[in-house]
Amino acid sequence: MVRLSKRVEYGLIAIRDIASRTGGDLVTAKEISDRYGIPYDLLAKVLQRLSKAGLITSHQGVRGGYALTVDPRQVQVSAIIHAIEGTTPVIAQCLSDGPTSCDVFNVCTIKSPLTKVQANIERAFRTMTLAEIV
Amino acid sequence: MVRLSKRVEYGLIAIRDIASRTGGDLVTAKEISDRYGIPYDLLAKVLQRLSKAGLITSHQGVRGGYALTVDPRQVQVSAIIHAIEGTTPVIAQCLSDGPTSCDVFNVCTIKSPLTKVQANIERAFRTMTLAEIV
DNA sequence: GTAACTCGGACTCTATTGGTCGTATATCAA
DNA sequence: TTGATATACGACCAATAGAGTCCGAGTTAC
Ligand code: SF4
Ligand code: SF4
Repeated sequence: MVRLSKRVEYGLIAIRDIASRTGGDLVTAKEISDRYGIPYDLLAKVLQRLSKAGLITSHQGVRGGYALTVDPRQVQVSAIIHAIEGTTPVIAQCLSDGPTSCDVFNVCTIKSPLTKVQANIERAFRTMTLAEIV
Repeated sequence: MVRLSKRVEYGLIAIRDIASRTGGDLVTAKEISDRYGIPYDLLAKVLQRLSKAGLITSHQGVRGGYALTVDPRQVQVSAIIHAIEGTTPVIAQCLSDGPTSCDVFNVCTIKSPLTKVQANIERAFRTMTLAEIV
């Protein structure tokens, strides 16, 4: 409950690793997988998502790999999470999927307080940048 | 991901309802279940947890039900959640289950940043009291 | 051409969650 | 005393989401 997915954790570890490399040399998925003991296939897909979102670039083929494209000080953690999960972490279903997603919606008395908590959490992820976790 | 359980939502709705009653009359689980369209059995168990934690008192038998025992301004939302789930919402497994719970622990580079986010979230739940959601 | 990469979907397995059921127990009022 | 109305509690089932695997591609350097 209220737990980050492993995908996100792996993604954060990975992008942090990529960001920490000085110079423009590429890092392969296997390399990261080995260094941290993260399942290769899982990590690979996470990296693909990050690349698709434009946070890192991918280079296929021999001597390929990944590299950071953005300024670590500019990219916020919430953007990384969104790139990986396709959505922002939401505390209650109705906050992301709309009124029809919960059949208690119209009598629900806790929506607005929860919205405040939600805003709080979002801010926490938005104000923290990649540079801060390197 | 990072979602509150239905149990917690139902519990918050229920305790808010109980708290909103003026006078000391009891509220039955069925009553709340009907008013909000919450599954009876599920709600019942949540109320039992709240009662076991001392946040509300239970009275069995005919004309029984539940009543609030604490000052709404004193009880924080985090206490309610803890009563229901038996634990505090934690963003990463290692933060609750210790180093051995994650086999990436010793090479994990994101523990300390996540701890900050965690503190943030905890504060959000701790600073919000029952009185604020009534 | 081939080795070393990324790409992307389909797939399985497992844990968590949401919800149900059955039964026991307490209380009150007729 | 009996029966209706409550909570108490554990076992159970069903649905969903999560973690992890597999495989058959495309790409590029050498
Ligand atoms: S409506 Fe209330 S109960 Fe339903 S998801 Fe939104 S917050 Fe939770
Ligand atoms: S060690 Fe790192 S990866 Fe493992 S649970 Fe804690 S934060 Fe997540």
